Amino acid sequence: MATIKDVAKAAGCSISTVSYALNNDKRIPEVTANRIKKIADEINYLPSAAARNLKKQNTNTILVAISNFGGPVYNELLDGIHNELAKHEYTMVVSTGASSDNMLKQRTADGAIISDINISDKFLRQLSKNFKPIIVLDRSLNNQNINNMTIDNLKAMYLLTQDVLSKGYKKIAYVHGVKDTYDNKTRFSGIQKALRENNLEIFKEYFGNFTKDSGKEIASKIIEESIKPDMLICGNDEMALGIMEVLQENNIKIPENMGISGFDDIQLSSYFTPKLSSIKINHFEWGQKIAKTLLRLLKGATEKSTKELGTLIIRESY
Amino acid sequence: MATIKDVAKAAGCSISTVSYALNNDKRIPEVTANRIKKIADEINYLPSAAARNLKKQNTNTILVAISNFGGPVYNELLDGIHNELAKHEYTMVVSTGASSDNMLKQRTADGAIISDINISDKFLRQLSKNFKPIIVLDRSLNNQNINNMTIDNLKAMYLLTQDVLSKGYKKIAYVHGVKDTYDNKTRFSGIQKALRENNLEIFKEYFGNFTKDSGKEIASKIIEESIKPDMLICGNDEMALGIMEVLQENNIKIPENMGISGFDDIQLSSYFTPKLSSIKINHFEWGQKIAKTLLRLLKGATEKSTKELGTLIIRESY
DNA sequence: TTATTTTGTTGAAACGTTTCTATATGTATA
DNA sequence: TATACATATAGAAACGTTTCAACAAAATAA
Repeated sequence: MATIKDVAKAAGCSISTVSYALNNDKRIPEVTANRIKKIADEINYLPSAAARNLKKQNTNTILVAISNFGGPVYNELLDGIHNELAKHEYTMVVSTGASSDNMLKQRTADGAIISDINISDKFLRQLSKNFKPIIVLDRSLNNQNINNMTIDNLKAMYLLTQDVLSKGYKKIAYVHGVKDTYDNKTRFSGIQKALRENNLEIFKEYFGNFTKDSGKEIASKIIEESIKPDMLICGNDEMALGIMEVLQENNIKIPENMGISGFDDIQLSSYFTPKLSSIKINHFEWGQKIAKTLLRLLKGATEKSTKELGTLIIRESY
Repeated sequence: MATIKDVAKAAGCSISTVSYALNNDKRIPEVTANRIKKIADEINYLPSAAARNLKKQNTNTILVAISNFGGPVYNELLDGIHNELAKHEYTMVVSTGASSDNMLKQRTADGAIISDINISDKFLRQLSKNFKPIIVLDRSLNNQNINNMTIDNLKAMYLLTQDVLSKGYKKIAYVHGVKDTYDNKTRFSGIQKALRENNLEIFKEYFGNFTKDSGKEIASKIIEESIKPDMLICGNDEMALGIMEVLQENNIKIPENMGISGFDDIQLSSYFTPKLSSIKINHFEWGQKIAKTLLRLLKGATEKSTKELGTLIIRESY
């Protein structure tokens, strides 16, 4: 690998001159700068990020940590974040699992966006002492150095539940996702709030883990029950889809025999028969918003926590 | 940020001792090592990746460059790669677009897996002089320093076409994806080979770009045609799905009036009515295989190019 | 006892940049 | 002509690690 030293030698000048030239410093006249750039090209020189990062104490890179690549929810969000970051010449990098931990600890990025429930609050709090800025999307964390940008689950579910109630449903059950997650808890709260205002109680609770398979299992249980709910509000679309599939196989008609709703409005949901009613988040735009906020934080601004609003998409499933 | 220097000072020993202790070098007795580790923890020390990478001349990181996060094809592949890499303590990082270019040029990774048609052959050839190993998934590149691991599109499409022919279809059209890509070209070749062997010619060609929307546009054209094909072999599932949607809206029944097939077997395809026949690639396993190969390359092994076989999934669409 | 090996520790060089400061040369000003 | 100033270049320190080579002290061998 050619280094800046080799360029200097080939160009017959000092290292510092090369560095200035390559970084378009005005103190180097254009002719020499061009000559040096050409030589650098010829000997195939590319600056080492490691050396540069060490000296400059930054990386010009943003890390996005997600819980897995399998989810349909992330795609648009990532594209949105990347789209915005690219405009500002930042490099975006995505990781999961242990890779995220490594990247974070090693400070291989200038900032991070976290949407991975497997990363503990404790780890983040600890990390935030050395590493800033951090934006979390998947929890509400009360910490000076960490910004929260979440989805307003409570409000969305509140609105959905009100709509459900207005259609005459009475025996409303909630299908939980992973129990202690921010998303699950706040979604449930929204339902309860609406119920309470109408002097109703939750009819039943089922416990899944946000996956389609857990939805299928729950549906198998429901089939056995003698007294069934008339409406299933699900923690997300994937579970709802799994439930619908099994229910329909067992001749429970949706929405005639039982209503059902999801959350996220993933692409699949509009293809299913019946089309699933859900809460839509424009993840691309949200991603852009998140990136913009991060960029401002990087410049030293202070930003408030935000809650992204979803819109109710009423289709055919209740 | 605490540095190794601070740890040394706090522990009352030299920098090198700290370094050895933290890296579990056997020359430091366990008691002192533990004492030093504890102190490092207390003052919140985390080693700087930049400094370490610079000195060690590696990063313990693998980059996967993909063309966008929106595609349903990548998810499993990425999970597969990550799963395998994590077992070997490597960090995996995913990027798109300009971010990939940056990462590659800066050598922020020890190796790269490329599946992004927007990265030119020329760029890769140039890069490969300085950067190794590189595995490309989305093209066939004849270069000493670059490994090819592709899907055997030709064979898969050949088999599919033969099956189509055996069902009696005669007027077979191909729906192209992005024209000059490896995937599109080799998929088309497979069809042509089968056709030729049966003394047939392609009935018609349509030109899309692998997206659902391009499929929709093509379908709109087909509707207008007085002489229609009886079978549409599509370059991928997404286009096939788009076509089916529009065709059905216009009362063209599938498979009764026209047969159709896809490629990739994305999740959606088994939910659509009628269920789409396609070629399935087990992307998770393929990802693991790719990672394993990369790991071997990293150790200096030489590896042959491979072609991953797909399996024909025959459902309801032809 | 002396010689030799082992064990634990250290100093310093090196990795490849950026950037501060110094210096040489040339040009404008008095 | 001397002085000041601008312009172009160079030298060297610094970033935070790893690791080689050196060495003292302790343990073992002769």
